Amino acid sequence: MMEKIEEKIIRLLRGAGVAGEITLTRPPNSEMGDIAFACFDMAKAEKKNPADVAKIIHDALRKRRSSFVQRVQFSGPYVNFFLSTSALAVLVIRDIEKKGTRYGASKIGKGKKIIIEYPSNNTHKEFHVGHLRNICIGNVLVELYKKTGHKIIPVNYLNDFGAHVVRCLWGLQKFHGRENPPQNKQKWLGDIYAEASIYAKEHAEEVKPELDALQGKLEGHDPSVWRLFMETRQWSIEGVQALFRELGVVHRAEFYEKDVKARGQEIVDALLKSGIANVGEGGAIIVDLSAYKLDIALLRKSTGAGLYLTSDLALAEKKFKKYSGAEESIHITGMEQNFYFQQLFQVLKLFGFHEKMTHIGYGLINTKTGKMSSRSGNVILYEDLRNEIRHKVKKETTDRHADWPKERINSVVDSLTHAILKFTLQKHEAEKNIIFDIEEAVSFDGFTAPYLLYAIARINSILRKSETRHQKSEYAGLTAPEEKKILFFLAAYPQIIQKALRDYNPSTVAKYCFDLAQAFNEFYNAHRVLEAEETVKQARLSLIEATRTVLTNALELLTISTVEEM
RNA sequence: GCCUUCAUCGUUCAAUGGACAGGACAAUAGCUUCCGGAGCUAUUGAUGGGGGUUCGAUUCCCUCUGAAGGCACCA
Repeated sequence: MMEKIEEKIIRLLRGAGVAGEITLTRPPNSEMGDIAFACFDMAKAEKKNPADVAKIIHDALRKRRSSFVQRVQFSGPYVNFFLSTSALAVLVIRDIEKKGTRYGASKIGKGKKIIIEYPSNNTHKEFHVGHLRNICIGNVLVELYKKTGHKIIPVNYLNDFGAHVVRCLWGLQKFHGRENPPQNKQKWLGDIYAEASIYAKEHAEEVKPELDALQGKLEGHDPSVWRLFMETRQWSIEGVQALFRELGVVHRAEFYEKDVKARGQEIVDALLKSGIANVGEGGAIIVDLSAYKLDIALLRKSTGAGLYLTSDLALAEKKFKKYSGAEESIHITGMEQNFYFQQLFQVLKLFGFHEKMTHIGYGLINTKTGKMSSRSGNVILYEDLRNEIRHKVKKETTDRHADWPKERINSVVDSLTHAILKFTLQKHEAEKNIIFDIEEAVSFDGFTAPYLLYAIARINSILRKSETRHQKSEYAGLTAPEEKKILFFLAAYPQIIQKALRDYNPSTVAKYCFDLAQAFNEFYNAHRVLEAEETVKQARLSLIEATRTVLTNALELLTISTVEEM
């Protein structure tokens, strides 16, 4: 909860003779109190029973008066404080009114430079909901780092030069050489990649030599494929750039595999020379990492061609050179690459590279029919999903607002569609697998984006109708438990930001948004704002305006924009 | 075979080692002369099995079972 609140309670506890570090918690429910102090540590230090310590502290506190604390109780090993709602409101609402959109921001990251790399998509492949999940996580981390005063550098690494490209080009030449590309070229390439992958898997013996030969030509910049490569590469990049704009992804720089691969091969040579790497089965270059329980890492194919690892070595070097002084580099990928990144980081260490590298692996997105893999072709493409959700949202919005002009409907529908897409993925922890249920995502009930935006629309509606600009800083009218509950959620916001950042966990913010919106809806249902007695009305207007400010702020962290009406 | 991650109401997700394990969906029963019912209230309902550490374990350790992912020329 908010520092100022803690300070006041801690001062009281110090006065009652509590020494050492004081950690405050919240009781499980509001009937037990608003803030709790657990006496376990103190009891241990003084070798007393925690319940006895609680009683002693409680008795000492009875002699002290505070307008902030209405009542103190002890319950077993806990000392519980009941706060005055209006005094709490003075602290919380004034702070929010003063700071506005900066409420919750901090400077804990001042002077710290962080590189974050996402979504590291591949050219020549489909853009599916896994990429959307990647972006959802990355976008939120970027906002969290900004909010805490870090210098955050979002970059993308496009894998435009690996075996997947070879497979796509091979499939294109073999099966689609005479076709005219359709409108959505990026999607077309993705389809061809999926098709070629399946074919290559089923006819491995026949196809493999052809693929190897093509990869050799590609890496050698052979004119027979180079033009086609550069052209198709551009289609992919432009297609994905459009999706990035749509999803609010802004990169400081792009790195391409084709630009780092050669340097990667040099590093492999250096590793070989220094004896860290050696020649393995069939002439491939490997590093034995079994001493670190990481098996064997493959640095170069026996054909001489590079692998991801080859390029990633050079990429790490390049990034830290370009952004000197960066203290961490974060990578976001599917968790099937967890092991790979452990290997990569270990090889880098052996190479003498000691920068802090963090890998965030997120779980798979399954549908009810099974895994979505870009190999099998059984994928939900981002654009298909977005269109399906948009269609349903549009129907609902049109039904509700038959009188709205077309542009207004489309604008609200776009906001809602993207809010639904993002929030559905953000409400889960990164490492959890998600079963993506389209029906559930599109539903407007429960722990969903429309629920949050609807709460804001309700607040907007009340504030619009309140006509007179309400006076601020009068909160004596706030006494109800529903109001106190909102105040505590508002007070918790700055710590939510820090918790989410510490755990690299966007779902903390998503959950918070829902809790706050739910607290508001409970209040809304139990109390009137506009018809309340004047001082109460003024106080409640301030309360809901502060709620809107914080909820909007929190949604901005999720890169979800709100709508005035819906 | 080895490694990693995970296992909580019917379903889906929460709980810095602390109070009675909390939401959402579904189900059932209610709430609209009311600031927007995409809402609110109530009821039913769960920590996979077995050990251990601890005053205290959903959380930490061991083990079994089950699931997902990975383990040399894929990314």
